[in-house]
Amino acid sequence: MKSPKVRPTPSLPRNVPAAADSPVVTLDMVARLAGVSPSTVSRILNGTAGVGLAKTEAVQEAIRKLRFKPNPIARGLAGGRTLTIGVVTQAINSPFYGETLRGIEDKLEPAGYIPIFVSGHWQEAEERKALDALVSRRVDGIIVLSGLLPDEILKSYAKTVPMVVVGRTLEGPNLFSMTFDNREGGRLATQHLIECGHTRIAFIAGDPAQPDALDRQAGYRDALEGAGLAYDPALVVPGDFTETCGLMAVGSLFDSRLPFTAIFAANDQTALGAALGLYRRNVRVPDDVSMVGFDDLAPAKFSIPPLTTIRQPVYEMGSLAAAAVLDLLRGVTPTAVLPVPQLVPRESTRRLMR
Amino acid sequence: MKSPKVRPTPSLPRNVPAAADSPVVTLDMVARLAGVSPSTVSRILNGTAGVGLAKTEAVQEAIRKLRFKPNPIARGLAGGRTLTIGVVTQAINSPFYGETLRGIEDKLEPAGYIPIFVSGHWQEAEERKALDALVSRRVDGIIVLSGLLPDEILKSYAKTVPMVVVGRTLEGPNLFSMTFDNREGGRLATQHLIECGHTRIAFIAGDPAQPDALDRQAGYRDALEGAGLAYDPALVVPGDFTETCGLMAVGSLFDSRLPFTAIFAANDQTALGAALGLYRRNVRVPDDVSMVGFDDLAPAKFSIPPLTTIRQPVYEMGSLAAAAVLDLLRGVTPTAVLPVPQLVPRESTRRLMR
DNA sequence: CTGAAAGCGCTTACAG
DNA sequence: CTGAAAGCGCTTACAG
Repeated sequence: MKSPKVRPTPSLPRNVPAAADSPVVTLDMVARLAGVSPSTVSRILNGTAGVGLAKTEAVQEAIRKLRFKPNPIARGLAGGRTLTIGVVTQAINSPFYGETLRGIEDKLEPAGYIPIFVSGHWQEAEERKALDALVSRRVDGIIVLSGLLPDEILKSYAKTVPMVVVGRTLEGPNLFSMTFDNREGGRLATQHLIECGHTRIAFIAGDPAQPDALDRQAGYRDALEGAGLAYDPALVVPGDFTETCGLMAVGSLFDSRLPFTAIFAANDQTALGAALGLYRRNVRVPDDVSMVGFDDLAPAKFSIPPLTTIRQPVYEMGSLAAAAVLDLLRGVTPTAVLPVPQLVPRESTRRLMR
Repeated sequence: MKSPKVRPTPSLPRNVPAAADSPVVTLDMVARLAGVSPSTVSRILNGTAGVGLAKTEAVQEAIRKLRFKPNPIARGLAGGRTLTIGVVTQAINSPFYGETLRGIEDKLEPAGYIPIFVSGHWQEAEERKALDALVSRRVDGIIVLSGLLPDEILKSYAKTVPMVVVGRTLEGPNLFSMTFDNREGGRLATQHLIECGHTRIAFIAGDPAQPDALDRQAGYRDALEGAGLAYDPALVVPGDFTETCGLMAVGSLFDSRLPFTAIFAANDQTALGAALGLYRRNVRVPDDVSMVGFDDLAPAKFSIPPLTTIRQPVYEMGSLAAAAVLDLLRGVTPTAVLPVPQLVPRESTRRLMR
């Protein structure tokens, strides 16, 4: 590994007084106006220690008058808490993570915490940088959404800061993890197709670097074998979770001339790409081919036809993860568990006619 | 307005030592190891002042050995910079903002800045809270993506911190704004339909609370009038930028029994909803009805059929805005200007057959 | 070129 | 219940 180059921070002129208007109100000013010591103001702010009614009111009054907003930065430095939670996501622009981030945000806000999102872009080195950036900013806790970092590395970060990991199973002090049962989801999806009478079911795989993808494929296989159907490797085509791969996959499926009447795509995006591929070839969904996706993101509901899929609780993943870090910070052991996979039947699948 | 209740911060036990392992390395430790004063370390870190070669090397060495990561928090407190840029977005889970946030992230990262995203959820009060949260965290600059806050309020925040606003035109010191020409975009979309021979063009409007929506509608009207076609209010149906409104709009269009051969939807999401509505009624796109959207988000490219739309440079909005704050911080006047609207012809529109 | 010192805005033992 | 003091980890005039 390259040893990190220590470079001077980009130096901007220090004293272009950004805008010295609106003088910043400090706790000292509040103390002076209220006629008490800074310590007292701090205590009232934090609900620490007993409160003298009269002083409390004077302080509240002063705070209001001055529109004082405590500086979380300084608070963090002094008190050891920054009221900030770091979130390592893979791509902030992913439709998948969007909902999760929202869930995190919604849960953290009422608790007075603010999330800081950093992206790993599915690259180990970047994830590491992201984690370092968070640690150096002294976030109070970290949420890691999937990612490529080895378990051991994650564990070692957990020694420095409480951490919850979504998407893998990890044990450790100051560490909590939760996973979604992708394998069961894959099984459900395939099972549904089988129940519709399909026996030639193609699978368009996800990015093999992500365990989720492998799990879904394992579920596909489980269902097949559970129904006494052969797992035919020729019917599984590689992919990477994008629409484009779905589109291409359909091409290679047709080129192979293997018969199939249904497709299970590793995620919705892949399914939508595949649907376009079928449309281009005048193959109708669900009349000619049934299709099921995975995730149940917004577009699935409004695709043509609306896509049958497996619902993944993306929003809950966020809010539960956030609740879990909050637990960790409070010193209690989190118990959150993700909802089980569920099939959302819509119009892209139908009973096989013969 | 309700005067803000000053409530004690949620109090967590202060001394559950999060995890005191991995002792945090401080600048002092580096100084000691390198045998120089903290000031010197600081100077080397910041590229401030001249460098003694020998000491510089000793310090670099120590930094590496200790894996020292300067604490941006403390840096911020002491130096007046936090290397943090606040971003007020309306909904972090919106597919629209996702790309923009990515653009911001990508531009800020190499400059050593980190973005903090806060959501306003299209509510003035929340936007205000968001802005306050950022100010109290002493972000070095703020990027505001649209929103409902009055210009005056924005200007007054700009007195405290450099600000760039995307989506409206605002002048002021420490303030820069950039807009996308939604009106021209609306005109282009409609023009395209007109050139295809359509004369009965319905418009599904966006959320009237957002200026963008109104501008697009104005563009629609411009094109109509420019071509000598009457603007028929009966052909414009209200909406709110969601798929659902597109779906409903098609319903009311058909109920009205007014003839039309094309639809211009205020955004892609609306268009996709409308497309589903048509599909449900066995109306084919583009054979029976042509459709154009607005935004050119990912799903547009893979919808069935692929959607003709107006490309909005969402990623660039982010990166240009970020570049602009960086300029402001550097004391230079930003000059960024957004790309002009462009039509992306795909398969949802075609020449009117008669 | 480089130290010693003061200070950024808060919190928290430590004494009353 | 409440002050005075020290300190969080850095930066920046101020002197050499």
